[in-house]
Amino acid sequence: MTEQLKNHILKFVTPPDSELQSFLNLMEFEDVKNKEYLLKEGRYCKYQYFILEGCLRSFFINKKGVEKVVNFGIEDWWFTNVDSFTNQTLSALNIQAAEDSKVLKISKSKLDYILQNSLELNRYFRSILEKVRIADQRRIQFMFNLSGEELYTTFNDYYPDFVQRVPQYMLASYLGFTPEFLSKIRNKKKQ
Amino acid sequence: MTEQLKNHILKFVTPPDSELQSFLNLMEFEDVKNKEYLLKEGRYCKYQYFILEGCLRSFFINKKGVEKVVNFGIEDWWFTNVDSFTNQTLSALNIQAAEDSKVLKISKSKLDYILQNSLELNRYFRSILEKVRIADQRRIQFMFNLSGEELYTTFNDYYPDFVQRVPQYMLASYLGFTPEFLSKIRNKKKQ
DNA sequence: ACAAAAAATTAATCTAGATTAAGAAATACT
DNA sequence: AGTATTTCTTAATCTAGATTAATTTTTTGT
Repeated sequence: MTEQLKNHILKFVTPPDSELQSFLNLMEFEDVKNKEYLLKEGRYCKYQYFILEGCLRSFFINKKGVEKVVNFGIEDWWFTNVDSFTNQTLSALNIQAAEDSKVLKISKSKLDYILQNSLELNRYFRSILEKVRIADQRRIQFMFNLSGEELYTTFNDYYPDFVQRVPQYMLASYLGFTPEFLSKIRNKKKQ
Repeated sequence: MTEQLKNHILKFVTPPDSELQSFLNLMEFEDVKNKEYLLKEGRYCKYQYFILEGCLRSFFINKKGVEKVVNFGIEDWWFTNVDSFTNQTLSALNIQAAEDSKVLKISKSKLDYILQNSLELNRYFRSILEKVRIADQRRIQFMFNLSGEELYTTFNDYYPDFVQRVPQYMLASYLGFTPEFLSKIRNKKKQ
């Protein structure tokens, strides 16, 4: 079960086997059905998740009562609410399965313990954060630079198969507009 | 000169003195006047900068020829174009001083060398990236959730003194709207 | 296989913020 | 001190995308 995570780690770093094993031993498996919650707004985010299969999303409900999708995560991605997990503060976000999913999870105290001692796993998690930062920065640039239609087209080009996996209203929300507008865009494309 | 960076590091971690010193010795000082460039679009981002004093910004020019500010950095922040620096790719962004500034810089090869060996400095840079990630996520949430007016008000509340430091048109760009619109908002507030 | 719920579409109307263009204020330079 | 350059403001017009509301299509559960 942890083989997949092990392979992922080995793509980035090569920790001594003992370190790697003691880390993997701390991971717990969880099976989540579509629409089940891993975290609810107002609670503490107790875990960081590694997605083995399926898809997770984080979202919040805005003042008008509308769901706003902040992130998606798929196979081989780490997923959490960094703010709540790292600072041990109440979460403003929900984390929910967007498909039937299988994840590995680790608590903050266990992860901290590992990161106090393992050079290589620190390098691993630093690399992950670097990648995530790059993705976030790119997203911010896109949001500022592209029209709704361009955003959708670009996202489609980058992640053509992912677009099929989640309901359109979630994708619209993630891209920052309404499902009605997404519908309009898609219809225009057909003609 | 590196005293300030040393203090910053010690707020997060406590590396052995030798490690800390050999890191600090690799940092180079640079003095930049307002509007001077540290990185131009189309070049490689060769350094990661620690800001001792002053203010840096990163921006790009969009298709319409308009400057879009992606980030600001002030005292005691690390600043770079992560994408270009980490992946050694051509930069889509410019980095420019928004005030007369003093920075310390380190090249990728030197930083990599340090991070291959120092557990504590890995922990330090991981923590920095965690903070940055939290800030980015919060920004994405704000951008999706708040109107232009709310964005400005919120930013004003979070960073009241910073707002004074940069020209309004840069702030408007950073917040994602035009200087004309910012002017409108500010004028409305007065009444 | 059918009913109920969830998701997607369509079209009409509305609005936050962009665009354009001109003038006023503030800063910087010699 | 005076000119040139940068920055900020104001106001009129315009548009991408929101809102509302009704309808159709798809998915889910029994």
